[in-house]
Amino acid sequence: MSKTRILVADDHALVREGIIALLKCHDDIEVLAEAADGRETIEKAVKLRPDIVLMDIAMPGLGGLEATLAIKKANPDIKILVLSQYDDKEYISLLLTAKVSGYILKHAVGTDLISAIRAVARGEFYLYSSIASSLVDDYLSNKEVVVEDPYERLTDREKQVLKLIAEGNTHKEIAILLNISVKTAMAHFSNIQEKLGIRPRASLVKFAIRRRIIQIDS
Amino acid sequence: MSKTRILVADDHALVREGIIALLKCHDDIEVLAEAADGRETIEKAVKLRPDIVLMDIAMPGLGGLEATLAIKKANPDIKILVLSQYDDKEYISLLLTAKVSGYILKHAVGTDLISAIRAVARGEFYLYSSIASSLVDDYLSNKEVVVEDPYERLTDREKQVLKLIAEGNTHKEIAILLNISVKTAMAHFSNIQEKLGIRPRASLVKFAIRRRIIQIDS
DNA sequence: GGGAAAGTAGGGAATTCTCCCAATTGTTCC
DNA sequence: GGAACAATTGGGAGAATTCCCTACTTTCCC
Repeated sequence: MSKTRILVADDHALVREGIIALLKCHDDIEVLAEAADGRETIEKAVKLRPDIVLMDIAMPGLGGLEATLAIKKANPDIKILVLSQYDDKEYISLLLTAKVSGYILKHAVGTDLISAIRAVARGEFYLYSSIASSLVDDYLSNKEVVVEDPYERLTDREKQVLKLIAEGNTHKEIAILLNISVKTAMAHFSNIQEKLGIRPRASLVKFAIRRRIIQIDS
Repeated sequence: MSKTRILVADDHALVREGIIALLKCHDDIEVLAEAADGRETIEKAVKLRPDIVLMDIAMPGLGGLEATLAIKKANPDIKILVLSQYDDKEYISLLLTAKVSGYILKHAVGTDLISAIRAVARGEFYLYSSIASSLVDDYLSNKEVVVEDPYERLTDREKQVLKLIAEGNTHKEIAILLNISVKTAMAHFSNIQEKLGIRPRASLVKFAIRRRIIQIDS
């Protein structure tokens, strides 16, 4: 039986090394290489063709989602096992459409990670139990699981306005920055709220940060 | 030579296990126990009296900062080595005043962590290099390193209101939640803006997230 | 050419936010 | 006890926002 060849992607060196140390205890798993950001992950995945990429979603610059899409486009056979800090349902639904082979949380224990890797290696789909039950709950309660990304329904102009809103600008400031009337800025904002289904302005900031539309340290 | 006895605190089991796996490779270090949140960390620290607590700052519920203060109060001899995801200068200044013995980032590599642990065990103070140079830059450029925390100037009630604001509640919603009038909620909010010097509501959300008053995945 | 979508602009009303102020309570300090 | 202060609680006025609308222009696609 051949070993499962893995590429470990996480921007935190300490976490990356720790996970690799955990994986090394298992004979059926071989860590091919590691990567610290999205770009490096894509390069190494395309070059080394691992069986599985263990992908941290929250990476600076080119994120895990973008890297997943790029790798899947270049080589659909490479399986992606998402390693995330968050169990945000919307976010998960979004990722599942990107044809990832599994989703596991950093809250999981080491044996869960090993199980996930083995399941994905066998060609199965792995979903960490707490997430799975949460999605099932949604399904049962008749709230259709949302798979389309509301953010992508925004026009370019609306995305631009959302960014400025999230950065703390008022409608008047946005109007000046974009050289449009205040009313127009308001109209865009109204459409944004409508399309995203997020009502108070403050909540939009959280959305923007979660989706990395703006940085918190700005 | 006796081993350095360590308590590892991190809410992410995978990260915790990974770090423990890394530490196990070193004979002079012994992992006494692990903890997944602030409360558990305090309990085990007081009970087991480790030489060093390797403390993740971002933990749900009772955070790492609160746990640090509690442990230092109960037993000042226990050394705290902060393990953080962030290199936010304001945040670091704040932590340094809490008498921690070291500050290292998750971006650091394993050998850095070992160096840090050994330095702290010897009674030295460890500051991860990129942070140290950043603080020195601030010092040299005459911008006095801020040690007072504007957030701490807020009253308990104001902190409560700030959290609700950041979570996306309107003044009316806050009034209902706290069982006060809308006017009072507004007054608190005014004082918060005044004390923190942050004007638009949206910017306060960013502040709250940066200071981990709220989590982005809530 | 016709239709759909995006960007632009505005009116008007209701709500919310921001900024000024005051009353009450409790604490601390002469 | 009384002065001084902080904390909490509110009011009023004006600015900014959100939420209803409608309308025009451009662009792109069939």
